[in-house]
Amino acid sequence: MSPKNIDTAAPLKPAVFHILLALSDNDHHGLGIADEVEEATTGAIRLGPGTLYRSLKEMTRDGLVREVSAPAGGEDPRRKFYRLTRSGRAALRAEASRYEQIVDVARKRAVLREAR
Amino acid sequence: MSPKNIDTAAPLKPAVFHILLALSDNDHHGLGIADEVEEATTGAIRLGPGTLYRSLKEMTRDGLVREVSAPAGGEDPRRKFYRLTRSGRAALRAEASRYEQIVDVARKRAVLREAR
DNA sequence: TTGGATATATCCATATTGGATAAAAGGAAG
DNA sequence: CTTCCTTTTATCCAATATGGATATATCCAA
Repeated sequence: MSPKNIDTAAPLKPAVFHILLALSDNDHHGLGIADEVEEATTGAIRLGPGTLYRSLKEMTRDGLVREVSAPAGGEDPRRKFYRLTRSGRAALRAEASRYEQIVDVARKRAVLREAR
Repeated sequence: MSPKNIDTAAPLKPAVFHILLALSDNDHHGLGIADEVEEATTGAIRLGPGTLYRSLKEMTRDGLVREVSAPAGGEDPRRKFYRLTRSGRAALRAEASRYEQIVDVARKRAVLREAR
């Protein structure tokens, strides 16, 4: 492995990771993100409002996401939409790679079947 | 997916998951588990002694692992070796599947390259 | 036998999350 | 247009989970 992969080395809090993943294909607003997370994990992961809005505030401060104007269409004006930043996408990719590595270990040890 | 996968539905604490994975190929003692986790995640995950021994106690109580006699060879007699139970392996497989599902989502969204 | 290293274990501080609650505003029904 | 219920954001506090300092005992090597 290359000697310098220190870029986005910091592990992410699980909640932050799931929020980034939820935003990876489309912009979403707060509660929409929570729904997206629940759907992507078939109900395994559910974000409470405390975790959700606290995370979004921190992630905005840290430059992982930014607020964007609502997409066209009669959106509820209370909704605040978020989008990944370049930095957020990089952090997501790095953390997803760590997940991938763990899954690889599980496969090597016959914890999971090889072909899904 | 089959309609009844309610068996080992409870999500695992990250520490518990990593300990189960560390024990999936061989028995290990406490500190050996911590080393194994660090190695399997290339340093990303490190268990402090508090988390380690607390988790092992709880996991034993919950029947996910059991203490076994040390393997042959002049082992340090202070070491306490642990082994997955059937239930522990089932819980590990279930959680690993959830990880796998998350990685699949990341791949579908081009967060990760398709071929590793 | 003496000293440093290893191993288990516990305790407390910190980190992270979940849920109750609040407040404001939208939307539907009458 | 007024009323009521829902949605959405937001904050606060309790519960959960983790990390690190510390303690104790024992092993191993010199």
